[in-house]
Amino acid sequence: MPPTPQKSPRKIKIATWNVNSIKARLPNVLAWLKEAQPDVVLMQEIKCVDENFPRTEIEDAGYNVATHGQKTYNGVAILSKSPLEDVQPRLPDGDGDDHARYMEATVFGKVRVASIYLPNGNPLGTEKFTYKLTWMERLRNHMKRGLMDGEMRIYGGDYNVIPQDDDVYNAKAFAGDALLQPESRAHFRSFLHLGLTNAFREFNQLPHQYSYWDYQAGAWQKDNGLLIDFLLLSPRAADALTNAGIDKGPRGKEKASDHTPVWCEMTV
DNA sequence: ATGCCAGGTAACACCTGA
Repeated sequence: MPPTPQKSPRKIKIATWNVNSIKARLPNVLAWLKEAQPDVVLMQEIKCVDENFPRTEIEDAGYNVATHGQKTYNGVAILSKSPLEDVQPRLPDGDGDDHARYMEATVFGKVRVASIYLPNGNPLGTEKFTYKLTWMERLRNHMKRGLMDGEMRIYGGDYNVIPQDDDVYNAKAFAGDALLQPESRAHFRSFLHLGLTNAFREFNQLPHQYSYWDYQAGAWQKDNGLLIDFLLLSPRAADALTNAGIDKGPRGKEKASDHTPVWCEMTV
């Protein structure tokens, strides 16, 4: 099928969603694609190697697909109704890092998007936490280099950081958690200090807005959540931003992921 | 707040997640 000529300007919807296994989530993902009609999806925790990604099913839903998979853990993907150009997995300066946590590509011929699955970092006092902080430093360096060209860029994903105490149902209960340590928060703020805009917060400043709810202890029913999934936009992308939000629908479904999609709309 | 839930791997128990 020949590529569809792109009308310009046009409004596109870009979402990030940690699906917690694409194999387990495929029916929910297909239903949400049909219902929400995102143009681009930045997906995390696909938990499968590239050969096992349900590529045909996603393509039949109208998307081009790029995957950077890994067995059992991690794994990221990018879905787009446009062709995917210049697909680049992994952060540079890996130094033996074999986790599949990052991939970027150009969509709609002009927007550079990244799908990010930032390390969790628990428990404190282990190499897992230092790995998280090192990974965040590498991400910041990569963002800084990328932002020099002034193009539209979107860094979306599961950042595994609770930026403010009001972004969690009970900050005290998470005092010893890697997600809200001062070091994790400082690194997250350092992303914003590069000039990136948190798309959701441009349209919603209310406290206790969440993108994740634990499977346990009735967290969803009690709205005991965390805000840890973000779309961070370069200045040019932020200028094009028209709306953003959190779609809580998928979290309430049967066989839900513990994360729900965060989305934004922009004119490109 | 851990592992009460969920997913994966591989085996009918253990690891990881946030």
